[in-house]
Amino acid sequence: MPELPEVEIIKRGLEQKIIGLKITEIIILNPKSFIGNPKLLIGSTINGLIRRGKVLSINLDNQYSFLFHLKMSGQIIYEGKKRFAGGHPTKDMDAPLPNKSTRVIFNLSDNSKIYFNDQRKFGWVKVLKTPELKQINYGLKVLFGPEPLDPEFTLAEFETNLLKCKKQPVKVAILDQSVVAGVGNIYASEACFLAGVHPARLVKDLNKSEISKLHQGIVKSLSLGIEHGGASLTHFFDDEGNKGYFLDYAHVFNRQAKPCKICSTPIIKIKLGGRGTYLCLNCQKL
DNA sequence: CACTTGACCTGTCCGC
DNA sequence: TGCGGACAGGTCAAGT
Repeated sequence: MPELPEVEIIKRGLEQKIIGLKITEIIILNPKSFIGNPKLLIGSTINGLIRRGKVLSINLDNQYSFLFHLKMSGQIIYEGKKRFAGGHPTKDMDAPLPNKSTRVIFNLSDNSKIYFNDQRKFGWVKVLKTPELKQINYGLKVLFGPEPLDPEFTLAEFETNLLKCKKQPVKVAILDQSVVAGVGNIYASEACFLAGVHPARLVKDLNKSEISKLHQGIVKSLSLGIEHGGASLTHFFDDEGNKGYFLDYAHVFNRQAKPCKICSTPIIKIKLGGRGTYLCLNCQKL
């Protein structure tokens, strides 16, 4: 589910609420969802949040951090103390928390809580040392490429990274986190559409202009995602349990057989690298 | 090497 | 109504 925009929205929401609070208790309902020693977090104060790609790190004042990767179905929901008196905690979620997908609960010093929910159990929380985060690549194996919303994300760097995947379809290449960090399956289809590039085009066949349009398409689609509160297909809610509306503005993702918003040609769905991929055959030429 | 496929899990939807 | 299969936002290991 959560790609860069969704994680960024959660980060922005949470940092308004939890900085300065202490972790008082951690309840682990699914042991595989929590990697590391929870005791290293107890009694310490939250002093900052960092997002890198799709990973969210919550940093404490004792040189430890706990990191979240939401994978396909993870959620991070904050429940403030006021709402906690047995009421329905959120606007859009369909059940009070904890629910059957709740894997970890963090209790905070003002009696508020952070719920880590994850239907498919692919996601995780990891305890890591803050000064080492960069060196150990935020707990992931594939090295992170540039942050696409950073001003440092230049066309030159994007092109260099992209060209490492010469024989791959362009949509598969931009899903590679070492090419650019944070693009997932929704925004990969959207970025190709905005660039006017067929997602199955091989990287080696792209010209300079197309690479430049892809670079811009990635930045634009991710920015739009944040602007519209993220993409809620089934599982995404922000830190307060509200849905995002980016998919109402998406040009192609999840719109198979619907008319292209630009030219009315029906959107088609194909499979690339094992993943569903959406495109307009008129706006995106092979 | 570069690239592709299956595994990890739970749940839903669709065709028969 | 029930059953089997395909599929769902990601990453990683194993296979070709």
